[in-house]
Amino acid sequence: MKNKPNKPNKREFSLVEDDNSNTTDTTNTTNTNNTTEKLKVSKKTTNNNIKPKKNSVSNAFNNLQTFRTRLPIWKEQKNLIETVKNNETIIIIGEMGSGKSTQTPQFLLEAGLASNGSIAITQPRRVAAISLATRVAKEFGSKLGREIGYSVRFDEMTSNSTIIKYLTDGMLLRELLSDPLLLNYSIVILDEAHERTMRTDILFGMMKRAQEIRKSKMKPLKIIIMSATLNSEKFANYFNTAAILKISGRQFPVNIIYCTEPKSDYLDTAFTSIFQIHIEQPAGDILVFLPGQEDIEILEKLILENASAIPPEKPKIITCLLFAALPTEQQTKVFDPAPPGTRKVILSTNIAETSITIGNVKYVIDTGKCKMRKFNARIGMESLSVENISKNSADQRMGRAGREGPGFCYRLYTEEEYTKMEKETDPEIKRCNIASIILLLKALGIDNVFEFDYLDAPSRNLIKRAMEQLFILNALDNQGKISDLGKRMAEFPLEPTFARVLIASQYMGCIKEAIDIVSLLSVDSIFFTPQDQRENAMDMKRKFISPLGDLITYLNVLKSYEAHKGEVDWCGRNYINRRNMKHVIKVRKQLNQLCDRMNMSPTNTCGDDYETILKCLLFGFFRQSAILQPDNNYKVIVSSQNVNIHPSSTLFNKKIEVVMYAELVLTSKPYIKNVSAIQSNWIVDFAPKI
DNA sequence: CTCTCCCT
Repeated sequence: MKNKPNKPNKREFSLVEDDNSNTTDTTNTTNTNNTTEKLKVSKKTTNNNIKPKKNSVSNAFNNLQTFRTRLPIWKEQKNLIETVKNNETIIIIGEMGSGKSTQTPQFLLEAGLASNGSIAITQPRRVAAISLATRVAKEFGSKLGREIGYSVRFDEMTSNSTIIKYLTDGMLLRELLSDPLLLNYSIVILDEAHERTMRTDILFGMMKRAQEIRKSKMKPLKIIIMSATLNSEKFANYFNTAAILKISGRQFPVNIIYCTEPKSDYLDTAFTSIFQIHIEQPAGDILVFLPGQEDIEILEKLILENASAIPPEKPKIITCLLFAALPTEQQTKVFDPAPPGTRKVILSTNIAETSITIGNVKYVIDTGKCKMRKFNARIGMESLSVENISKNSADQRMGRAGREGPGFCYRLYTEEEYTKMEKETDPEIKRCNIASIILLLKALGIDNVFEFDYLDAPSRNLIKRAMEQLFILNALDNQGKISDLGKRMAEFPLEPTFARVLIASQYMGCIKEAIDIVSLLSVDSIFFTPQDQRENAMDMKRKFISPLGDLITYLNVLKSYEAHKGEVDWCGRNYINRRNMKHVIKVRKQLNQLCDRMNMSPTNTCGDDYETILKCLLFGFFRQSAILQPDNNYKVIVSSQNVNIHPSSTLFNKKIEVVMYAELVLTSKPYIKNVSAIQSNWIVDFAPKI
């Protein structure tokens, strides 16, 4: 649904309030951070009441224009326009602060290059799309949603007059379903291409294809690939003829300090580095990159236990934790400036590498580690393990110290170890389960998914495994062609298994419950339990628990959440992650609308007939069932793989005979999550497919 | 006895 451009602030009413207070909303994207500083200055002048308001508004506008002319990309304006006029595909390499994401579409628009369709510019993250559009609308001097708009899931600000549209890569992918050649656009810009999300990787191929087809139809499509760092040769070769443009950035120098010898314990090394910097180096906050929540919590404990060792004349240390599962209120604490006489130490996951930008960071400590999801196509199991980061990632982390002034980056590895790192992180498409991507390609008419023109092709095994999964779900026929069912599945913004469950729910008569559960499974967790409050959290959780397991428990939570209108206090008391519950509600609303359009009544319900609901879920998860062994472990029925019920599950240690699970990930052990109690004879109906 | 991150 499109918001009317003349009322850009009016949002659709929903049960929960708008999450504009989200951490990420207060942050800035890579390319707009410097500009926001300037914005604040000009805002101060507009608050001056002596001047008439109109003048101060235009002053602010003039300041914006002056600022634009000082961006590094401004000098390249003519060159850029000429290059785009003379080439079909252009690669722009612009460092942080170059202004490429905000200025490029404006330059092209002003040069009249968008006369045959608008300009789309994609971002890997929602907040980036929204904040860039907001910024550019201001620079353009028009209301957001009119000439300059954005489109992200659950939120669209566009109108018939929109000529520059910022969107998430996922949104542009969905647009392909109804407009495979993207005829709405004359120029498509794929920004942050170096991140190589599964979605941009598919867009590369689809764009290249659209460009070729449109050339013959005399409706040319310009493609612009933008990125901070990029293997530009590889991209240029892929797009046959591509012009390459390099633009300098606005980054302060960062001094890199390597370890002189390899360290075995990065937590211990991080700990000593923090204290060393704190004692010896001048003011400035410290940002530490760690692989995950557990390490973050251990390190915080270590710091607090040793805080008394700091000489009394030195500032005190305050710690801030930062990871995605942390409730919003705690995440936003990283933006509070450290009180006088203190130094802030931020202990963060990868989230601070790209998604959240924190001011006043002068020192970065890089453990060189991150957690990465990988998919083993041979055994069909995902894993999440601590890995060494790539050079690209290390440099990105380093850059976080040089945003506001010269900084320091302490790498907790040797220079030799750095040179041995992979140049860039493997693209997602080579290491994740690509079933949903393959289904999308099939739905887009790409029948031979092995021969699709990938920038980096996934292994044959990975594609085969995805097709097998889709075949088993009846999304593909035995020729590998997409079925009518598969086409319907592709319409849903869901993993194929979840889409299969939704479609089955019409037949089972529990559409409402299926939508609820699929929505609830669309977030990492609806609970949040701080380390030190586990017992209390368990007590509060007990009243929701169903003996049938996690999914029915989640349904109970959802009912209770709605009965309490999603109140902050109620969520806090019950250890419910409110941000994630709000997301659940939004997903549910979207699925309700989608089902309505597909003649599946979202009010169709089976009430409390949980057996029907769980049987319906088996349509997606029938291969994901496991049976209790004499040693109290479980064995996956179809693969004989040994698995364990994750300790966060309500069925942990409950010794249920047969269970169905929504997720299997190898971490410290192979863990199954989101587990339900089922009867073995329910699975028999699916036997031919097993 | 436990959960990198993002997207439709």
